[in-house]
Order: sequence, then C-alpha cells, then structure tokens
Amino acid sequence: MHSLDLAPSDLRILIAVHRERSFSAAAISLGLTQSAVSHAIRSAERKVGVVLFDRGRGGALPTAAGESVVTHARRVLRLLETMGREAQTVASGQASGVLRLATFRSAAVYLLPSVLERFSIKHPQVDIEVAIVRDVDRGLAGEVADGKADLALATVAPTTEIPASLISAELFAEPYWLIHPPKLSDLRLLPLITWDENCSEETKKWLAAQEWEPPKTIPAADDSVVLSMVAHGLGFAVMPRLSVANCDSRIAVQRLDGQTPTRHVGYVTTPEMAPTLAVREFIRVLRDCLTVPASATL
Amino acid sequence: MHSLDLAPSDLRILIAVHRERSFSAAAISLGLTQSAVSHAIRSAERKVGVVLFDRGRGGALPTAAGESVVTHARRVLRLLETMGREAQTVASGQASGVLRLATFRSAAVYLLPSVLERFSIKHPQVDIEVAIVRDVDRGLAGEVADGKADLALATVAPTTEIPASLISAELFAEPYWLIHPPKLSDLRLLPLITWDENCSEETKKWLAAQEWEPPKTIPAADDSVVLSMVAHGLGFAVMPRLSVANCDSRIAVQRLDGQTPTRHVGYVTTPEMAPTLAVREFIRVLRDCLTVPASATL
DNA sequence: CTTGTTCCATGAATCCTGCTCATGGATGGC
DNA sequence: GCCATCCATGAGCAGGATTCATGGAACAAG
Repeated sequence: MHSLDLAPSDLRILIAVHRERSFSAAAISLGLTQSAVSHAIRSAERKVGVVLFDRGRGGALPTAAGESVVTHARRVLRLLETMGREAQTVASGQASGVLRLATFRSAAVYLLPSVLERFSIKHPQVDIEVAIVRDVDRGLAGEVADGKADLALATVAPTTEIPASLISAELFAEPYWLIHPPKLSDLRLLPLITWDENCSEETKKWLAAQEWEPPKTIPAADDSVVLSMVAHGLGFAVMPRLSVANCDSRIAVQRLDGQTPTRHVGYVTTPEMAPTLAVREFIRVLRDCLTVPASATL
Repeated sequence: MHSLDLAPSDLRILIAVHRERSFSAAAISLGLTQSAVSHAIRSAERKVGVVLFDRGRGGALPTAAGESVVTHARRVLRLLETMGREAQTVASGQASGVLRLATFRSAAVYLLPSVLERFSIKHPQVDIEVAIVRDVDRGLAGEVADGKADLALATVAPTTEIPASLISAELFAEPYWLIHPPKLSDLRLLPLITWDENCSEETKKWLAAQEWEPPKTIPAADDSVVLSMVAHGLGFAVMPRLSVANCDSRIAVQRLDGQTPTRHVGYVTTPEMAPTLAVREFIRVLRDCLTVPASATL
C-alpha cells in the first residue's frame, strides 16, 4: 500500500496552482515563495510519476492528469476536515461545526425556516450556512460535488441527473400547478412566463402534451418574479407547488389536466458527509418536518 | 478551511496503533521507534483536539473518537492511492494497476470467466485479483467497506443492506429454483440442505410461506457442496439460478410455486473507486456480458 | 536587436519537523 | 520488592521543506 505520500500542504499547493493557473500567484495566495511552489510541484510530479502542469509563458495549465489529481486532492482535504469535525462530534456527543446547505429559493423560504428552528434547538452547536442557488445545469448537485456545500435540497428527479458519486434520496414529490390571473377570458391567449431553472423543463413538456402553444413566452429571473408577474396579469405559468406557496390573492391556482407532472425534491450529499452526525440529523429533522409540514397551509 | 494537517505517515501511524492496540507494536510494524509513535499520536491528538487512544497497562485502546478518526484515515489513504492510479490512467489514456474484485463462488465460476476475458482484452494493463468470499454478515459489501476490495459482485437486495456510504446498483435479478434428486416419491419427506450465506435466508422464507416443514435440515459448507449432496440424493434445496448453472444430470430443477423469491445481484463499490476508469469499464463489460450472457446455456 | 518584464527552474543556505536515543514514571505479575 | 512492559518526555540529530539569490526562456515594446 504505497499510498502516495502527499501531505495536505502539498495538496493545498496543487489546488492553489490549479486555481490561479500560475506558480507565483499560487505562492502569494498561500504566503509562500514561488520557489517553494516550484519545488513542491516538482516533487509531487516525481511522486505521482506524471506531469501535472504544463508550464508556459502565461503560467501553468493543468494537464488532464493534473485535473484528475486536483479533483482528488480537494476530496482528500474535505475528508480530512470532516475527519476532524466528526472526531469532535463523537467525543463531545453532540454535533458541532458548520453545515453548509445549498437549496433553491422556494425551499429556503417556505420549507427551511421551521426545519432550521427545530434543528438549532436540538443542535445549537452547529452553524448552518444556507446558500440559495439557482438549480440550473449541474445546479445544486454541482454545488455539492464541487465541495461548496455539504448538503443540498434539490430536485432529484426526473429532470436532474444525480452523479453516481453523490448520495441522494427523495424526500417528497409535489405536483405542478397552473397559475394565472383570476379573471380571464381564454387562458390560451395569455403569454407563458418561464424562468431558467431545471424544473421549468416540466412546464414545456406538459404544455406540449396538451398541444397548448402560448402566443408568447416571457422569461423571468426566478420563480418569485414569475409569481409577481402573474399577479400583475402579465401571463400564466406552470410551477411546482412549493413555489406557489402562500402566493397572493391576485393569483388563481388550478390543478393540471391530464398527466400531472410532479417534481421530486430530495437531498444530495457526498459520501464523505453522509455518515456525519450533523447531516444525518438534519435529514431526520427534514423528514420530521415534512410529515407535518408547517408549509401545509396552502 | 483549516483541514487538519495530518500527513499520510501520521495516518498510517494511527491505523497501525489501532490495528496493534499498542504503541510499541505499531512502531515495530512500521519500522519506527516507540518514541516516534508516541510523539506522532500526541501531536495528532493536539491537532484534532481530542484524545484518540486510552493508554493503559495492556497497550492503547482507541476511544470512540479514535475509531472514527481511523475509519476516516483509512479512507484518506485509499483516496490518495486511487488519486495516483487515476493520474497514471488519465496520462497514459488507458486503465492500469490492480483491480481487486470480490465475489461469491457461483458468480466467479459461471459469470466471471467471460467477463474477465473480454475485460483483459480491452484493458490488458489492468491486473484483476478475484477474491471469492462467502456472503455472510457484512459479507461482500463489508469487503469493500473495509478497503479489502475495490469492487464486489454481490447480492444487493433484499436480504443484504448496502450501507449508504457505498455505491451499488443492481445488475440482474434471478429466480430461486427448487432442486432435488430426479426420482422421488414425496419431496416433502426429503431433508432440506442449506448453506451459510446471506441469500439462503430466502430458502426459509419461501418454505415457511408454503407451510413446508422439512423433516430435517442439513447444513453444508457452500452452494457447490449443496449441489453435490442433492446429486447424491441426500436432500433437496432452494437455490438461486446461478448456483444451479450447469449442474449435473442427477439433479432435477423445478420452478417454485407461489410467490417466487428472486435474488438481486449487483455491484458494490466505494465512492472513491466509482469514478475510476477501471471500475467503470469493468461494470460496462459486466453489463454487456449480461445482456448476452455466456452462462445463458441453462 | 536590445531591453525589460514575467514567467518558472535551480542550487545553496537555512530553518523546522520528525525521528532516535536515552531516560523516567506507571502498572501489574511473580 | 523486583522485574517486565507499557507509554511519556526531553535533548540532539538529520533530512526535508522553505527561502534566497540566481539564471534561462518567452514575449512585448522600443
């Protein structure tokens, strides 16, 4: 088991060079000399037996192998970090430290408050940092995969593919609803208001299935803007229930005909974090809150 | 991100002490002095901020925190190892190194040969070590969880629970069959032959559902022994199809009545190994071979 | 072409960390 | 009480990591 003797400091240097695309910039960002970085990279390359960065005039570009190594390096550092946190958790018998949570707007607004309240009563030592992230592209799962968050509350199916190297499970499924201004002659004459998020794909699918082609499509920044635009009579939209939660009286809500699409919301985390007490407890509280959701007041 | 500056050598020392339950024995096993180990453990404990081993007369016993740290440490080392392997793989464009595969007997005998042949043609640089492990207790998944294997072919449901910190997926499901000597008066008078493996639970369940109480139960060492005993007329058995593959003519095979139990066979691997080229390719070849299985000659 | 700038590489000097050596204290068997 | 067997600790040493002081290469501007 000759497990590649790269110390955490070496890994940090690799990551810094990767980030800065430059030995000297990496050196500054770490408070080292350019020489130290150069030596460290060279010794790392000798140990791995592969060139990790192409040095050129413009700085240092990671090779394919370099990319791979840096990805692993980040993971090693995260694992070391959770190792420390977990040790303290186990020793003190209670979770402590920081839990970085990423989620989409509507969950943060309508779902999280009660969850956070219950969680912080049970685990006052845990600081929760909530990041609201739009679920586009790799979206929330990407946030976790990149190590920017420990846990995400996200759409887990069917639009979004969760990479196999992450752990996820569904928490609940919710229907999409049709929302529109209350007084209307023919809904089909109204423009469709969309927003750029993974789950908005469902909107299009359902409309297509209904052979409903809106006269116009208006893009909005996020789901709360969509709501506001609908409230002002600018058009209609198809949105997941959570986004429609406690919206104002100028909006009429109506079930979808036919094959009602549903959005599946769940959590996503890394294999490193999953066995962690803080994460397990947070998921437990989430589940508890969802059986009797405070947001069931729709 | 103060990620706990424990170098690989420190981690190895922690693991050795955990294994040997003694500073001095660990020192010997690592070719160090007892003093070095003592210093290292003390400094590790200062860094983590927690006592990791209770020192007493009889040596050093890991505390709960120590257990947790060592588990993580093993994982860090494995991750560093795959980091190196992957770097070489990416740089050379082809998988190389060792792939440690654990599986149960019948898969190794009837499934693997064709898979291994195809895989080694595609990836001649990869050495595959096959370990045949009986699937009892934590069984094959445990083999992977403990880092003794990179990939396991195992029963993934419903008997065995795969821990959430591992990655697994089903490859195929197969029915259980009833096997017995060909000429018989009443099957219910024959003894049941069982063997000690997780999937043999299914046998009992099905018999119970049929209200079939065999007059006697004979335990055998493994499934091949069961087959041989049935062939010699010593009793009957309920076995998954794969175990029954190409068994001899002195055995009669028959479908089960009622709710036919099925065994779900899949792969199990770690999140570290899953994105690895060697593992991904092996699973691909597995899947390919299963759509047109060479063992479809039953 | 020259000069200057901005990269990284390299060798020698220095500093610090990790190891060994040589002890000492604690615990328990005989 | 003596001895064996643990681990702890401090001093000293050696080697690896970092810095310092250079040098070479690529490129842009004059």
